Amino acid sequence: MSKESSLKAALGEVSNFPIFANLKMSEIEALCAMGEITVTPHRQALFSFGHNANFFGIVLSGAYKLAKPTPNGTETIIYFSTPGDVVAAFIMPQPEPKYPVSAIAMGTSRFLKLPKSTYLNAWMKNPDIILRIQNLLSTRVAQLHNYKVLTKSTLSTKVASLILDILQKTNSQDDDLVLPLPLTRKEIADSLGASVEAVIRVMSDWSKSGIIETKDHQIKVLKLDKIIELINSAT
Amino acid sequence: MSKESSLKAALGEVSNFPIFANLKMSEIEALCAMGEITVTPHRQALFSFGHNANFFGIVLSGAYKLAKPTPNGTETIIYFSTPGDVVAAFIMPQPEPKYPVSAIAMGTSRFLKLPKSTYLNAWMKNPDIILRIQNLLSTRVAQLHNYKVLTKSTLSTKVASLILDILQKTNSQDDDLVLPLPLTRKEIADSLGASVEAVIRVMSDWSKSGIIETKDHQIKVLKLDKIIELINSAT
DNA sequence: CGCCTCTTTGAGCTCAATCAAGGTGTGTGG
DNA sequence: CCACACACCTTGATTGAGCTCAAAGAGGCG
Repeated sequence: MSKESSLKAALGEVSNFPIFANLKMSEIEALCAMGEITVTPHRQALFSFGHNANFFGIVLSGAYKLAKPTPNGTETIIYFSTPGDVVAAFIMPQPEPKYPVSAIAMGTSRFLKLPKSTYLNAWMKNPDIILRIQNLLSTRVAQLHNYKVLTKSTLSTKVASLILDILQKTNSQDDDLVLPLPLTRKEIADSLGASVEAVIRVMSDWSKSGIIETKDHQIKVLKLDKIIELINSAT
Repeated sequence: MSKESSLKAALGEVSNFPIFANLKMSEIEALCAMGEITVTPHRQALFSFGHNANFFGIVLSGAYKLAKPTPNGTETIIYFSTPGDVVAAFIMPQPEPKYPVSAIAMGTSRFLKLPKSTYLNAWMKNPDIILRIQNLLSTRVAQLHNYKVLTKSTLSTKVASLILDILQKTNSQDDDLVLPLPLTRKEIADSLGASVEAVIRVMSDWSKSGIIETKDHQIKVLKLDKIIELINSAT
């Protein structure tokens, strides 16, 4: 498939995403100018922490974890980006932007890569988009605040809260309670600042009592009420 | 002093703040339209978590802690706002904004209160300002990320990191290493998600070894190198 | 003077980190 | 095709950082 036609196909995909909701096709085209589709295999980095940021973009399919290296060689996961998420947009206007995190594919994933110039020329000129980017940012901030509030809570509360966060973000229908991304225990641990072993202990208990079910890194919530209970029962 | 003349005086104050740097006085006037100066005594709330957000503004003097209540009745401090900080601006464009945190004065503080309408009519129409608000937000996000990276570190690392954060934000000259706001041990604890006692133990040790000095809730750093060392030695 | 906030120190306990060891599935190169 | 590396999951035992509880002193304020 040529670059042009694949981009055209991508336009159809992105037009359904909330970030572009209610925009004319011509506007969307302008916002995706110079776009290129990148396919990232499992565990490969789309961009790396500290590198010069010359592109941003939109997740088309799969998922990426946004992670930041810690002083001691490990990494902390800041955010899980799923299809429709705009990534690295808000650092574009900085004079010499560097990526504040690495983006690593969780399973084969597709990304619509847009050059910094498109942000400066199209995104920043569009009042609707600016507003949406700002809302997106403030949602992110709110989530980080929530995390901070949880610091003193027990690990099971944190895991429950993470699962709920991910569920709420994507699944609007309450009937299908499968997390839309393949999550390893290690990733949950890295995301919560906990050890893998501790996460496993919490989740094994839940599996045994039939609260969740794991199959092939897909987590399914069977008793949502129990999860919610765990969050609220925080002492 | 009449409302008008006090506002006029405030304009002189705010014109030095980075958010308004290099703007014409006429522009600043437009951005501060309908502004009112509020004086908040020690421990009083400027606004409260969950309430309807009909104003935002700029800290003129003193300081405010932005705190969010936790499920169990206590509170987590999200941010310390010092003079020049713009507060609650980015939630203004939301349809029915609620304050995501409470703002509580630390010592008698002064605040330039601007109605939501000023944000919608003036701030959002000014490209420079939008950009600066967005940068401000992304700085905040970066700080929250840093906090997340620290979760697994020891408490002394966290305290050291907090002190450094506050120092870097305000004091550009390295000669005067006094934190620009009155901080109690409890506030440090609430900000880091730790217990007061633990924070006291860490800081007493530092006082004894001459790394810091506390007088009347003013913290002075005597050996900055030791503080930095503590952060980097995070195993 | 009594109340309130803040600081301090001590003692015991708990949650989760760390260390250790073993199991499974997948991809890879000889 | 097999062996080996690698990523991930699991369970058990030990340990320690920091939480909780308790008690008390010090400054500020009405």
